[in-house]
Amino acid sequence: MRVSLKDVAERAGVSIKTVSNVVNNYPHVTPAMRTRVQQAIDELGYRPNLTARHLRKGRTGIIALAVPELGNPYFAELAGAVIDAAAEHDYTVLLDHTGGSREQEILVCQGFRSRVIDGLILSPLELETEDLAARADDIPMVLLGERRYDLPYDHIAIDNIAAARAAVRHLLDLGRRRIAFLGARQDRVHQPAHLRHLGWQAELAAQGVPIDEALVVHSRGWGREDGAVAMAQLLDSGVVPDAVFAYNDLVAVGAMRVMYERGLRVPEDIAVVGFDDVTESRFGAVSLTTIAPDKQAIARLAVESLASRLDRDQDGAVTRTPRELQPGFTLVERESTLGRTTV
Amino acid sequence: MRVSLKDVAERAGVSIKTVSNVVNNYPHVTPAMRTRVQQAIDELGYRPNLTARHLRKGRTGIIALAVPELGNPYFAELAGAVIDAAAEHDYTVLLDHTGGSREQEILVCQGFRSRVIDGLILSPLELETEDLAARADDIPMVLLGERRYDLPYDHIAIDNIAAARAAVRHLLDLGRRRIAFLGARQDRVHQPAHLRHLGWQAELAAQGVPIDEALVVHSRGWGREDGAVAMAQLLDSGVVPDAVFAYNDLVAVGAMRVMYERGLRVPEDIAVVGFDDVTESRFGAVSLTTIAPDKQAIARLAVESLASRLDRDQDGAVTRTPRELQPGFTLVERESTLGRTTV
DNA sequence: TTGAAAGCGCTAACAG
DNA sequence: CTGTTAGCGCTTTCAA
Repeated sequence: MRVSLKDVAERAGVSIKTVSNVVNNYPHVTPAMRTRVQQAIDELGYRPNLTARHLRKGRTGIIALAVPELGNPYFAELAGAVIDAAAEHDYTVLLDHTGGSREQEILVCQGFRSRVIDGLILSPLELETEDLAARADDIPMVLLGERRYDLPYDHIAIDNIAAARAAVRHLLDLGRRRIAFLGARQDRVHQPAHLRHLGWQAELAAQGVPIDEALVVHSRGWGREDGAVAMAQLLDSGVVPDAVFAYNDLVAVGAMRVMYERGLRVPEDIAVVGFDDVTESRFGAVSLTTIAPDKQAIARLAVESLASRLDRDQDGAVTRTPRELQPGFTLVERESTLGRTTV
Repeated sequence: MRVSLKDVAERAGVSIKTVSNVVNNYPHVTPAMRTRVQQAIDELGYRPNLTARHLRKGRTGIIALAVPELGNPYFAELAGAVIDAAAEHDYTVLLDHTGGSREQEILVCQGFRSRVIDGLILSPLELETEDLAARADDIPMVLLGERRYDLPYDHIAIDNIAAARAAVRHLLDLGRRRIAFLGARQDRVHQPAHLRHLGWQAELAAQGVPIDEALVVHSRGWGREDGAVAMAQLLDSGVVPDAVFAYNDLVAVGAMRVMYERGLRVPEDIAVVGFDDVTESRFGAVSLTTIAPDKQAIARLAVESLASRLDRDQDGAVTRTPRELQPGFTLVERESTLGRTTV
């Protein structure tokens, strides 16, 4: 059997409480007692049973992070950042991926991990307001990513419309006028794809460039394959853009692959801007210009937001009003938009 | 306060045990009783406290997966597969990344998650046999990846030497003779880098091709940047290979990036083979030929191996002898080695 | 400063 | 088929 507090107590000839005090670095313990207990701990190889501690304290020190897809490097990189940020607050991260399916997302936010995690960081894709409103689970949650819900949860996302506008503006500054948008979605209005689409429209409108919806390609997903399909579809339809703003880097990568296959040069024939700044976008044959959300900041804000809520809830203080946190982003210019053609 | 079994029992006017029976789908409960209890559960919104259940049962249903780096898509993709495989066995995955540092790896295998996880899947990079031998933690562990230790743990890895030989053979079949190996390591003998280096040597020797160690480039890490640095170093040293076998896809991607920059054509001037078959390798300007380890099989074997050990340990059965599990791999031919120059 | 005892929520014997 | 009870290992009053 594993060694428990009681075993240590017997060995050291003290009470269970004293051992507990030593383990928890309770200040008022005589040095002599401390060393004596410590010795027993070492001899027996005692390790505290966190499960028991958690049961007693009502918290586990574990937070969950649910992202759509770990195979998407953006989320993988973000997950890494969250794990690190959580460690700073002495939290451990339990990772879930939802596959971006609404059912899975509902499951997660309904708290099927209930009573094992203290809090949840959810990056939803398909989840609807009503799903969230129906949430029965009462553990604190913060929302990540671009979907916006009118519900009392902290929400962390960069300004997608502004970011999309910056991307499009950059392309316009290059002298491009027929700027395609790859990876739109029509069904769900509040999705990030929609916001980026809006940004695309807004910037074109602001600069007086005619909006041609034939330049917009919708897609089911946002992986490399989807980008390739979207680009092929655009070209096959006879539309020839002089620039592409992709929903994200993966879509851009897929699209560029199709351009290579068809002998289109980047950026000479078509300039490309992505979104996410995943590491791989720096290492293509043509490195990718992209919108770089501050992932560290996103992770840090998410964890801090959750941690503060956990601490407050513990103290029984009033739950504070939900916040909209907006980390920054930058436009990283690389080869895929090199060389201005206008003054 | 949260609602517990007791609350439900009171509400339904039954004993705590009956409620527990219903919750756990214990078969011998009258339907009438079941519905009555179920109603109370629904009304009160009862959710079982897993922590308490775990404390009682001595297991948590959580396994940890520790990989070097989530930013490396190979590990991200693998992690996704492990999460899925674990779900099949009703296990939840707690993810750690060690940054590939020995200290972190020691920490993980020493069980700093102790008493919260039932088992551990560790993919070590720098960990030494002595570190593992000194392991005090007694929770079951399986080792992933190419490092080999003579210790009683299940170990899952593809045959790296055979895989490397297959890669080199493919290049030789193309008529290439000056095949560089990028990403070697000299310090730690049992590392995968070493095994792949050995495979490279073995295949060259087997085919009677002279081994030129000037074609071997060592590197500190195995990311895209390291690949770029290694390739630049090779070319700067005046050595001109007609093929490159990279430690992994990321190194290959970085190397190819340098080739593009220097006007070297792939595969005409230099053919390239990678290792891992990460998704991104399919979408470069030149898609990458690579060794594809069966990630699903790796994940499945890891989880099954752990699960079987957990079940046995629970039954108090004899711990079975450790096994060497060897999932398969395939050589995926793509554009980076297109066009045979020999018959 | 340390000890005794209660109890977190649950499951598993054992009775009934 | 259902109820009673003990106890998983820990923290936390409350005494001493």
